[in-house]
Order: sequence, then C-alpha cells, then structure tokens
Amino acid sequence: MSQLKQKKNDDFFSKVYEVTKCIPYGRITSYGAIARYLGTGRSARMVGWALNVSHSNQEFIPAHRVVNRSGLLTGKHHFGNSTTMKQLLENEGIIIENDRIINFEENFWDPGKELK
DNA sequence: ATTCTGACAGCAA
DNA sequence: TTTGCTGCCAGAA
Repeated sequence: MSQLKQKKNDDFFSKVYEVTKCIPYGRITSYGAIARYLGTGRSARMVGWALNVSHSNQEFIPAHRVVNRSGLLTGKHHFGNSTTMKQLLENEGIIIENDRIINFEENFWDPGKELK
C-alpha cells in the first residue's frame, strides 16, 4: 500500500494529532502551547499546518479546540463553514464573540502543563 | 535544488 | 497603543 510514501510515523504531525485529540471536552489550547510542548518551540505555524492536513487523518481531530494565542478562531474558515467552528465550541460551553473566545484563559488547556 | 506558502508568535518601530 | 516585519519548520510547486 504505497507505504513508501509514508514518513516515519509522521513524527511531528502524529504528535500534533495526539495532543489535539487529548484536549478534554470544553477545553481549548493555542498553537504555541502545542508547538512548545512538541519542542518545536516557536514554530507554532507547523502546528496549524499539521491540523491543516489533519483532514487526511481518518481520526477526528478536534481542531476546533485549537486557536491562536489570542483565542481567535483563525482557522474557522477551514471547517467548511465559517460558523462550524464557532458552533462546535459553543456547543462545548465555550463562549465566543466575534470569532474570539471570551473565556479563553478560563478554559485554556496547556499540554505541557496538563499532559506534561 | 530553490522558492513560497502556511489555521502563529514574538519583537521592533 | 497599534501596526508590521521577521523567525520558525515542514511540505508543495
């Protein structure tokens, strides 16, 4: 099955998926937090990139729980409809206004702190 | 092989 | 204060 194309366990991406899937219900985190947890440090962009390809993953990635450090739903447009991400988060008890999470710090979930 | 982009973050002016 | 530029790493053209 063309495993030749498969990288070595997706290394970086697999970690991003794992952490993202570990985000508890009603919790949210930031790209930088995940990137920092992965050890990539400031390459938070890669986290977003990984989530971008997360659609290729058969597993459901709660990418809607991942936002930028400002709590802004930057990638909402990637959920099909711009309102999908907002609906999902609100469904989990996250308060969103103007595509921004109001209780961001309250429900913030730090992988490096929670998972460790 | 080189160049550009990308769901960010940090720092400078 | 706000605005904008650079830096980060990895993948696609």
